Amino acid sequence: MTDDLRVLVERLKAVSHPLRLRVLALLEAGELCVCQIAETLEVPQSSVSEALKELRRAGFVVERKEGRWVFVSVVPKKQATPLLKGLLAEAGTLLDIQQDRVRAREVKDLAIQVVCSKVQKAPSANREAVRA
Amino acid sequence: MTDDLRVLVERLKAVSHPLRLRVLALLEAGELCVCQIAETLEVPQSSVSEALKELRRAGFVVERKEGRWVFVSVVPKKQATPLLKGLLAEAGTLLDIQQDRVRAREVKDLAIQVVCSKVQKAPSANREAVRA
DNA sequence: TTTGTTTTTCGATATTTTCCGATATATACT
DNA sequence: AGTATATATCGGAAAATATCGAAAAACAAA
Repeated sequence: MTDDLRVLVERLKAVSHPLRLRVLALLEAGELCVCQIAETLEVPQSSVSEALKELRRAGFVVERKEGRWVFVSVVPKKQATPLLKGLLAEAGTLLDIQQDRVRAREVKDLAIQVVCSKVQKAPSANREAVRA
Repeated sequence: MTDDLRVLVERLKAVSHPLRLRVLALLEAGELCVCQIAETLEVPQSSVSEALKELRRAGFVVERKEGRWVFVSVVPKKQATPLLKGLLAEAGTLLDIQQDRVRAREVKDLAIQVVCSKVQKAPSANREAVRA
């Protein structure tokens, strides 16, 4: 197997995962920092960090550092491959994804420091949302 | 997680695999029967069968029975989702895939019975090709 | 029904992936 | 320097997936 094929398979694996797919689709609506993603999707911060590592490796997202925060976004449209475009088109139709985006807007309306510090303390699954 | 998201993830998993991706891309060039695929890609016939099961489950390919043979092809273009289109566009640029297609043409030029019976006896990996 | 041929399923093992708490690293502020 | 905060990495057990020979099933022809 040549590298080309291996790379494409790795890229597909990167999005063959509920959390990673949700993160990628979420970012289509605009950049977010790690803790905003964790809060939006209600998953541990370490899981988001690992999901982002894969998405970065696969070339689907890029990051931008601002102070202690890392803001992540989908690669610019110019650089988007046919696969990424098709994938985002398809993911965007899903109810889950649309709901995630609604929730992201709510999280964005909160002060980022509040969101992040809450996420850091939160005991993972089934934890209460910031707004609650 | 709702069904929609789960289904899309399953579809992505189906193609996140070298053999399954090669099979799908190979079929874009036209339908083939199971043993022709096995011979073209030089893998055990049972592996091809299992790969096709996944691709069928994911809705990427359909089958047509003709006598004892099962011919498989990519779903009609009309039914192709954005994801499938993008994926095939991207896969088609890979050298491996193009080479597979060349080899498929050679296999198609042989009598199908010869190909199938050879495949059946062949002891899997590193076996000699029919043409040899 | 018996035989031969193609495809699917099974079995068993090996490998990979997932998951998340705990810990480490990095950066900012005093 | 020390403290606080955000993110990354680690550990390692559980779950999922891959692999392919062998056996079963589906089907045609005799």
